Amino acid sequence: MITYQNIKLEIEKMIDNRLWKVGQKLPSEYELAKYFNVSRETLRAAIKLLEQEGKLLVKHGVGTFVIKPLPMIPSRLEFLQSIGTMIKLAGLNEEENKEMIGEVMCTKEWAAALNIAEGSPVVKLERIRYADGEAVAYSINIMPKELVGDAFERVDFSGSLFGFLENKCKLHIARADTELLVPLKKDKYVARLQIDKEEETPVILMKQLHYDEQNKEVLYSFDYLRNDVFNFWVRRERK
Amino acid sequence: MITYQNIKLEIEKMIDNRLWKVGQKLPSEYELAKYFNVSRETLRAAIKLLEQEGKLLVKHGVGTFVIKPLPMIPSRLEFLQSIGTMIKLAGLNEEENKEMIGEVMCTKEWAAALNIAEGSPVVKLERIRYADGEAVAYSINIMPKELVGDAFERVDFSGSLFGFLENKCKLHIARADTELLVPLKKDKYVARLQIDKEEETPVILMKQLHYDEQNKEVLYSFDYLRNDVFNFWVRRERK
DNA sequence: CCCTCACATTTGTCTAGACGTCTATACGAC
DNA sequence: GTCGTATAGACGTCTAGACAAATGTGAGGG
Repeated sequence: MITYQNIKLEIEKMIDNRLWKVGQKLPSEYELAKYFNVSRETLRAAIKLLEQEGKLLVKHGVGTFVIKPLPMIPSRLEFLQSIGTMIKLAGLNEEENKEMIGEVMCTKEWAAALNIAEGSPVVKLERIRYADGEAVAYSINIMPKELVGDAFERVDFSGSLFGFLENKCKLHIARADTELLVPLKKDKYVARLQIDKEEETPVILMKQLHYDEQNKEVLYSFDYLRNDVFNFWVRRERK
Repeated sequence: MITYQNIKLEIEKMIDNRLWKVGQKLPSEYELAKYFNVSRETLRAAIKLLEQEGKLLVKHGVGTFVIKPLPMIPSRLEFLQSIGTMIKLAGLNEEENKEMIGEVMCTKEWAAALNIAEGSPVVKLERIRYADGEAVAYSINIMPKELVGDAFERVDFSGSLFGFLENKCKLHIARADTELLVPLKKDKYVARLQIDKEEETPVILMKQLHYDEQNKEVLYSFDYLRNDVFNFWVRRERK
């Protein structure tokens, strides 16, 4: 069946096969539609996808052009993935050690982020993460007790937190607002990642507020990450 | 004139006016199209925009729902803006001081990023940025001589680099790939931003490779930023 | 040589209708 | 009561055609 998504793939293939050189103009939408034997609107849907992916540049009244492909970027910030996944994707052996797990009272900062009352019960999880045996990250996760219930008491947690929340608590994390900052040097968690006492290991702090599909606050997390191991990139567009 | 963009604004207004509560289902596309007196496809174009902005959640075979609005975020990383703009947007008085400007030979790192030959001529610009009189950023900009020509010799540069490149060199910066990292403590530029000798000021380093509309590398930049002044956020989506 | 204006080309938007696919639900069989 | 199924409602996709808006070009005038 011919769909606009198939056509998108076809055009993508044509670009990859250098059917049109970088910077060159594609045939007009009318001609391409005729070629693929679809309506112009359908073809435009395909082109729109490629435009959003940054592979084509559409100029009103002029034509559509092939853009020079941007290089692949490892660990793009736009895409939310867990620390564990990042370590595994880098081809490293991932291990972790639970430092603490249990119910505590919600602090003022957590309450403001999670949009719950200060002092209300939350489940706190702290873990050290290892890549090929070396400590590379310290994670702190805060979840409202109201949302996770007694899942962490009933079931022994291990492995992926995202997976656990999805399977055991029916909480699907869809996105997160993430702040990247340099932790203060006196921060006690930074010390946990300092291996070499001579050369100071750079540590970056990710504060993330995770939402479900409906933008309900589900999880607040602090990740201290060795910046010599984790590299964060983001593609920024001028608006 | 009724366009899908107008309809998007209308629906946005309705959501803001709490015509539908958060989580509530909107009328079906058919009914909304009838209400606005447009075709269903046109209405769908409007809804698609709102879906991409994260204000609506469309569920196939079920309906379209209002999502809880996410909070406004200052200085979102997804949107490329100059340091000067950021300072001004924060309502601060922006000043700067050129530390150096001139032609130098391209280093290996710059050459790899800008995709030019090592040793070829580049224009290097270094500036200290002030906000309300206090040093908050140190910027280093590298541009291929081939692209900017003698614009920096002919015209006295001051103010916005993006504007200068656009007006004097016909180079429109459309996007950038940005790496955020913690600079090494011994980095000499970090010292330029250390005001208080007692409490250490956190400094974050942004390495940015800027592209024009056609993804040609135009500008490579290093920005050392006081992290107690600049806060960087990014919205991440699970894929 | 430069400017202006008309025109052809190309993309942007919209329509009315058709059919496909997905989901929740109600109903019937067991 | 429970399970499977039919069905209505809702979103997903596609079409053929029309007109609007933007851009580049070439002819003509100054």
